[in-house]
Amino acid sequence: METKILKKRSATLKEVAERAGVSLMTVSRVLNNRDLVKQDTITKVEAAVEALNYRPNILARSLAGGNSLVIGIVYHNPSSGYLSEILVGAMTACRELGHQLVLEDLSDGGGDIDPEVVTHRLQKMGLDGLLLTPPLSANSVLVQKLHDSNIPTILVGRQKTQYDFSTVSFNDQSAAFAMTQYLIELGHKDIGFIVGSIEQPFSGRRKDGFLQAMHHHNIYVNDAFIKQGDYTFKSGMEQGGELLDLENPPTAIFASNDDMAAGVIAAAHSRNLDIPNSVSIVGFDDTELSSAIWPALTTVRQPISNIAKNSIKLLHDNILTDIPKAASSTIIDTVEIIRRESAAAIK
Amino acid sequence: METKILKKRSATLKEVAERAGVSLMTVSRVLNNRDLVKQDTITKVEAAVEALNYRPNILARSLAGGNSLVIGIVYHNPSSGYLSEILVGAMTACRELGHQLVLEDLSDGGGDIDPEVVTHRLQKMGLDGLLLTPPLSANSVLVQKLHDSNIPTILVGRQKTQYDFSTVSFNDQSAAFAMTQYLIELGHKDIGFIVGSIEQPFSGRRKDGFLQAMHHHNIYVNDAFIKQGDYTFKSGMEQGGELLDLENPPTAIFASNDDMAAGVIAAAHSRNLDIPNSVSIVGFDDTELSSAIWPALTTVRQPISNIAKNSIKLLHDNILTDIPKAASSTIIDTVEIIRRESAAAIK
DNA sequence: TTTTATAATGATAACGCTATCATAATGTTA
DNA sequence: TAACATTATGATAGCGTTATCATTATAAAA
Repeated sequence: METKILKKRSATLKEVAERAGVSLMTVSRVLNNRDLVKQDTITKVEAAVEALNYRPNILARSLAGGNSLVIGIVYHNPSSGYLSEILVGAMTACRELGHQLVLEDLSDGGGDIDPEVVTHRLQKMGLDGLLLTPPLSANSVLVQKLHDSNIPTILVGRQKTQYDFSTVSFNDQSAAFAMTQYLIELGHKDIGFIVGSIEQPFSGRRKDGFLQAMHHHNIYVNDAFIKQGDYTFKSGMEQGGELLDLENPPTAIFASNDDMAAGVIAAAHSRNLDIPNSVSIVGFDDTELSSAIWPALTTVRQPISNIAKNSIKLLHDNILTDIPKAASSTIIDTVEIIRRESAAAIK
Repeated sequence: METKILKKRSATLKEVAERAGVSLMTVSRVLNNRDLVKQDTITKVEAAVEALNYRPNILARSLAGGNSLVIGIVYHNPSSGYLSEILVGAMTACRELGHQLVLEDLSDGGGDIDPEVVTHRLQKMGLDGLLLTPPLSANSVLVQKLHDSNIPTILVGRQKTQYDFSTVSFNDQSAAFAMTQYLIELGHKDIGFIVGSIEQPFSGRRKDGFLQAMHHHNIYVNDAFIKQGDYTFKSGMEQGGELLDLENPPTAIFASNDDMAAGVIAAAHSRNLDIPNSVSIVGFDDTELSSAIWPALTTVRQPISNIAKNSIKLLHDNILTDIPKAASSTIIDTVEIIRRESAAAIK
């Protein structure tokens, strides 16, 4: 069977205008600043828009408006959960604002990135702005080079601004606080905590949130209950194992990410411990792993897609608004604890 | 510190033309159909392009060209690995071809989607084409409604065309064949296989690939070694456990996806079996899980991002080329076996 | 040579929208 | 009711490209 599909030309402003019996600009106004138009006219125009199933042509709009940005999203070995959410959020925001997205994948086979080379490459791409995601946003040499090269950038996942770059990040601290509080409310006092890699700024924030919650509830924090991991399953299994092997082990273990929590679960399994009745185990990030394993992991979810949206909007404002702006630090703190089966009230 | 960042206007064709001392159209030709231009001129123009660091304005190009499509990507509870790769692939292709991407997330809290409602919604969006990803592409009611509504669509992950819709899929069969062959080359003959949910068309393809490889090497396939799973960790753990508990268990187990393979690994662990020395376990998909667990999973990787690229290109050709086209079925068969630690040669 | 075909370049009008300034309709004040 | 302010609408010129047709340089044929 042979078919000839053809792009069906969609209605234009002009056609809508003719049908509504007004000028093209009036239709444009109805679509953009409707407060400049009389109610009667709005109604007529909307009827025409509806009748023709008119959709504005974003290309033409952005071109004519002259304020369309080309924004690069730069990433390096992100987890797919992180990447997909960033992309979804960024694409959504870009579509609304009429910007274009360019992906710049710096992932490699384990080698380090060269800030000099990367910056040069980005510069040649003629981008109007950049979203630098972790761990790149924590690479101060790269950040400095980007600053020197004059590309407006948002540092995603950092809280401290650098040069005139704004940051957008998650409130890891309050999320860790909330999760710890949740465990405390379940009756746990002896809570183990596995810290993530210290290079990541958010590792410290998560730990701080944990400590603050404990102090807030006047619970003594046993130093032996705090272990250093590196965000891998293996480190979770090892450090979790050590916690579980203590003479008086904690009744709950809070790992700084899901991979490590899964490792702790594996360690508990191999010791024939019942989860969550003998020990509660919770993670952080709500990755897919958390619902893939058994028992499914109680964890806390970051609104990554929102962070991306906010970053795009910030870039938009910074570049397109002529009001001078100070470098800002936006902290998104929608904390969502996902209660699954790996944590329960103490007996 | 207050800073005023401003979008720096980038060079236009006109400026390049002036600098090169030629007309604007000549520059455009150099950028597009360079075979119409004299070599001398090309050189001059390229120098100017380089000097001004000129980047074509995609918006203007697409608008003037009049062949920019708005393509919707429709998905329903995809794994993040799948989604991120689809997005990366689709975005890359769209950028090259000057198309726009619109995301349509049909994911929900477990409820079923209503083909009627979905189709209506998509129709109102004024999309020029659609990428329908699994499991939606296997929903024949939805496919039929989309066909009725006249939106050009590519069915991703299916091999049989339906109506005049083309498909783009992965060659699961040859991938499963290759993986089975790999196990056979390692000396395994008693190989267990865990099938995935039968609703998914690719489940059968993977099983077929396994069987074909066994037959190809004249190895008897023990019916008791073939188990039915449902792509979950839990089913892998259960079915894998049953295989391992057989009087003469298989020396290798091939699960139809990584989640199930991870389940098999858990089952082996709980029986104190050494992986891979007592039993080799392999998966399918190369999800993040496969490198998160221990031992890291030997698995096979789908070029999802490529599939997305191809789908976009196909849509492009189908809609924009006026050569009548038959509905086609593209099967991408780049098979990549990722060798990690969960499979070894038999002793 | 002169003619004719061909290769190379240029001029101009779209593409569908917004910005900007001009004009018409309405309301307000003296 | 004249004079002015205000609100509502329209006309026109871009935005940065490509399409299309016209023109000029160059090569081939007569």
